[in-house]
Amino acid sequence: MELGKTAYVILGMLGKQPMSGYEIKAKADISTRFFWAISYGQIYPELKRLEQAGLIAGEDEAGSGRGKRVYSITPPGREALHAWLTDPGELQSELRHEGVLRFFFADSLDHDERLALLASIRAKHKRIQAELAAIEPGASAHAAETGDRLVLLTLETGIAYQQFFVDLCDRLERRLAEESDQTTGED
Amino acid sequence: MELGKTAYVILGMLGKQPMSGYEIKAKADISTRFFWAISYGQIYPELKRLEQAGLIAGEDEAGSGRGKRVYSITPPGREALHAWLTDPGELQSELRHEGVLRFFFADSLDHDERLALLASIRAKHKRIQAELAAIEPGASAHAAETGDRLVLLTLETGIAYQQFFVDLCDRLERRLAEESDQTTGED
DNA sequence: ATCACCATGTAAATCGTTACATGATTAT
DNA sequence: ATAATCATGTAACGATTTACATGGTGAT
Repeated sequence: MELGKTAYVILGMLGKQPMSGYEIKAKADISTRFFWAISYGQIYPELKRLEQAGLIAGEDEAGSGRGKRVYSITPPGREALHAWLTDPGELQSELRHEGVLRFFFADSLDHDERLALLASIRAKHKRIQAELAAIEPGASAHAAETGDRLVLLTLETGIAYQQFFVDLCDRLERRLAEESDQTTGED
Repeated sequence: MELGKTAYVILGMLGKQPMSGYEIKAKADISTRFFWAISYGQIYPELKRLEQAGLIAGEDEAGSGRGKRVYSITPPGREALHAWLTDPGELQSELRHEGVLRFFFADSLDHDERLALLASIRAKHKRIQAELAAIEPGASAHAAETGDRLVLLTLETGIAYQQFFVDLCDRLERRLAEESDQTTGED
């Protein structure tokens, strides 16, 4: 039985603690979202499939609200999770970045338009970085409580990743300025 | 008429010079692929759609091989390309990175397994970086010929991007080593 | 001859997002 | 009361990949 990466996001989340589908989404939105996003449209059907496969077990929580269903990882689920985490095969990775794509095709733009594009890219990554920074205190506290430091390290990775693009825009802007110096007076 | 990003990759490529679908794929594979991949399954149907919309014009090249069809961008196509390049709306960007995802869930792994994961991530990005470095001489020559420097800058961006992950793995490895020092002798 | 590469194209499958429907609980 | 949040779920749509089918041309 082949599992998609999204199944492992769910399995990984349940490996940390039992949760409902709604809680998985909430946790993912402040952590894995920045390097592997998931949506409700995937979560609920996948939870059913994983339960049928015996990798997780769901239990209806009585009383509180509308029938909330909390899932826990089973021993076979933990095995599957471990197998994935240590799988020596090729790691999937994919970037779809409209900003860099536009820059690649920006030859036909004038100087100001190019600068505006870089400013727009930088603004976007700064905004996401601020979002991540806002999460950090909570993640820090969580790390101290549970001893799970990787969550915090991963968050710092996310912040550094955004910073890469901010720095990139600065660098590219400087490069464009140099080129424009060289051609000043020519056209 | 709404165009997907993939349509703009094609339009952007044809904005640089007239090409066949096959050539678009070949060019994309050594340039945009690393931040926006496209496949034949998208290219050929999209070329037809763009031609019907009047944004590109195809011409059958007689003689050479099986009916090769070379497309050129039209003035309305150039307008659409410019409109996209300067669109002030939100820039799409998305990362799906299995390596970082696994690291986030690596709490259940032992020390050696975690190191192996980091080594695997580093190896992957070094490999892609080497691929990109191999392309650089050609891109340099192209920049000198056509005066289009952005293609080269974008390639350098790709190389720096891979380096980010290499550095990241180094940093994370050091962090793990520090933690393991602290706990030595405890368990 | 046979392999690599040029070249076009489609069908099926997979993956993922978005929008919608529904309804309870809790805080203001 | 009413807004926000908790909570589950599905249908439709869109995007993308993969595998397949086809056949020419040029080099070894």
